Amino acid sequence: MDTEFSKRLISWYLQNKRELPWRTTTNPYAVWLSEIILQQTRVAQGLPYYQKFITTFPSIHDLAAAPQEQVLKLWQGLGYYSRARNLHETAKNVVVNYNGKFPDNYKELLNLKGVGDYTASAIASICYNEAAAVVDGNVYRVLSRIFGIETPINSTKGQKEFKALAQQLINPQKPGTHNQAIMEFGARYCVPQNPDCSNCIFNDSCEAFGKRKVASLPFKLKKGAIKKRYFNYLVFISEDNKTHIEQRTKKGIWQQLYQFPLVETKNQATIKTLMEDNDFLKLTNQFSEVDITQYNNAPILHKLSHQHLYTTFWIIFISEKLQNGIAISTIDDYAVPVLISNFISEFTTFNNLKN
DNA sequence: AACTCGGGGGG
DNA sequence: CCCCCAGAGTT
Repeated sequence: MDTEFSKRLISWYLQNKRELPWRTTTNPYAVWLSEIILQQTRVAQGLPYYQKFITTFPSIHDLAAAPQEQVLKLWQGLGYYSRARNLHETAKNVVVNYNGKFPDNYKELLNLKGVGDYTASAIASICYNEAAAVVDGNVYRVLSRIFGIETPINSTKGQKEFKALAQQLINPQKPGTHNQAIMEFGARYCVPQNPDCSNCIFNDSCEAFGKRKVASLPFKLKKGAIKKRYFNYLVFISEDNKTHIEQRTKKGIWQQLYQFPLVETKNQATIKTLMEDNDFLKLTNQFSEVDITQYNNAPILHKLSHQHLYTTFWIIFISEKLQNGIAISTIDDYAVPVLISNFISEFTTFNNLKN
């Protein structure tokens, strides 16, 4: 253990830390909730979600008793929806199989779905004072720079190497504070671009600063190409002002969320190519006549980290009643992707103006 | 080991 | 346009 490193870090932390709601408690439920929300998510983006969840579900029993629909609806907009599904599953699991109490150590915490090395270490250290080092994106950056490590952080070798180093540096007296300190230091001071190295508390010993490698660390392997997909959403409107929605049940993005009936095409569809599409015909052949208009002329580009969705909404008026249709006004009760949510708010605004 | 899974914010 | 964010699960 390097006590000097930890002492410097914690000293900085105590003077510079943000006041955040999950920092005023060691309740494992609250800490776990915050850690799941903050995975791959900035504090500013996750904070309102934490407030919503802790208010709606003050205890793990409340969360476990909720329907999945409610959990997903509260999670709407935050992304990586498997986190919400696993959050809910783990809540039920802890209530039923752990008598409502979280495991109190790193090893057993790892058995919970949605809890990996980082989250298990965070909970164990913050709630139970176990000397388990967290390694998140901030820790990779701070350690790669200070120690001049060029091993790719997104490689198995890199993960092991940084975990071992972080574990070596942790303060066994205050593991929770140490872990939060190094993350806060990365988030607030040793930032990805243009960190203020000349005033840094570690600039007397930082390898990257000494060797002018700050901008190139941490090193990361490049990822694969982004795929393009072409989505056509069919927005049915019946004579009794209802529409169709479907739930995404297959594997892939947005599992368990709702959307309008989707026709995915190989290329950007036109009204002509769409009306010849087999999937389109299956979805519409039950109607005697369809009055279809293209809502957006240029496709709406929705960017995910690994795919670009070129999306067209098609408004389809039906001169009859829809079986299993839902009132358009109730569509906001369902958890939907941001892409759908944006469309709905724009579309309903447009219709209100018209009326 | 490589791939998949969202959405937003900053330079 | 790019990168990154209090990562984890699946293949």
